[in-house]
Amino acid sequence: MPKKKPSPKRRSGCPLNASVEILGDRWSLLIIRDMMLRGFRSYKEFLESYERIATNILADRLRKLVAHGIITTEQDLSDGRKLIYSLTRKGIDLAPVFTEMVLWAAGHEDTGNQALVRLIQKDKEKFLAEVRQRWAEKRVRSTAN
Amino acid sequence: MPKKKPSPKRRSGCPLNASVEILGDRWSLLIIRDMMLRGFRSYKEFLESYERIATNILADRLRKLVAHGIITTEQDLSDGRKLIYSLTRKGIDLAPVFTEMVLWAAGHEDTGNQALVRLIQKDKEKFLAEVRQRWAEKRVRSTAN
DNA sequence: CCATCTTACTTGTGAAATGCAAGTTAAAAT
DNA sequence: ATTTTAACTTGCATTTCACAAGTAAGATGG
Repeated sequence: MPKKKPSPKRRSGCPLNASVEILGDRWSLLIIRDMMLRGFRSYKEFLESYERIATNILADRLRKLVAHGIITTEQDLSDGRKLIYSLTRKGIDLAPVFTEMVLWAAGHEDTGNQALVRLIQKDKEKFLAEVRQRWAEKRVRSTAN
Repeated sequence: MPKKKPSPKRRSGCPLNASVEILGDRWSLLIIRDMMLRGFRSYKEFLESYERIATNILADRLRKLVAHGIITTEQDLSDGRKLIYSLTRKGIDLAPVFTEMVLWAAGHEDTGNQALVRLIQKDKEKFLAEVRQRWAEKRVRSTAN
């Protein structure tokens, strides 16, 4: 069973409010997207991602995501400078949230990445299964690359 | 067909980024929740909602939600002071995003409102159909209450 | 019909979060 | 031994936020 924190002082007990307090900012979900969909695992990769997050903000968000149990860090065994960031189960479980946010924006805003959108539209469940599968593989070879 | 704006200057064309730029803050989704699930339609109701949004922030968020085509306003015919806020199709289409955010938080955080959570868990599609149905009814009697 | 109340805001101000540039430290590469 | 690289931190100006108070137009009660 998944561990549930004894929630700190939240504005309310509503589960939507909990999600918003944890993920409701302009960067957290993009970092998770980079991990889940693009396979990014290092600070440098996140920094160089297309939306150009500031380095202090990135450090802060990674710290918070770790604190919330959404990602974890481990040392890279072959390079003492590197840290490898991984999604936890809790992080991977955000995949359905992403999927719906992507579909919503694709349906109502003028966006790019139609390849991803069509992939999701074609078979949502299959897409989710693939994301989970891909990540399960990664966890095994955690120090690879 | 849904109208798509020729997107202003976004940080990137990624649909997830679009969603995050529009909805990624601590209040917007809660306002939409209050409309979608609690049937709130006036400034005063939003102000008095449990999480206690500040009045200037509420005014700002309502303005932005209107600008993004997620909600609309109309005058209350029976009370000249009142404005009635309504969800547009674009706003109602956020229901699946909500649903997944609620399920995620309910599964990984210590949250309340288990009645809502169980309702969603029992049959997600039925829940979504009901939300859409309920709103369709409301649009008809827009000045009621 | 006039004072009071209500609704939907705006304004002011201090505190916190954000963005940008530059600096730091330990480890790796040359 | 010197230069690079990775993962940050620090400082500072700007923006956003929260809280309190104020306002204007419409409704309500006597």
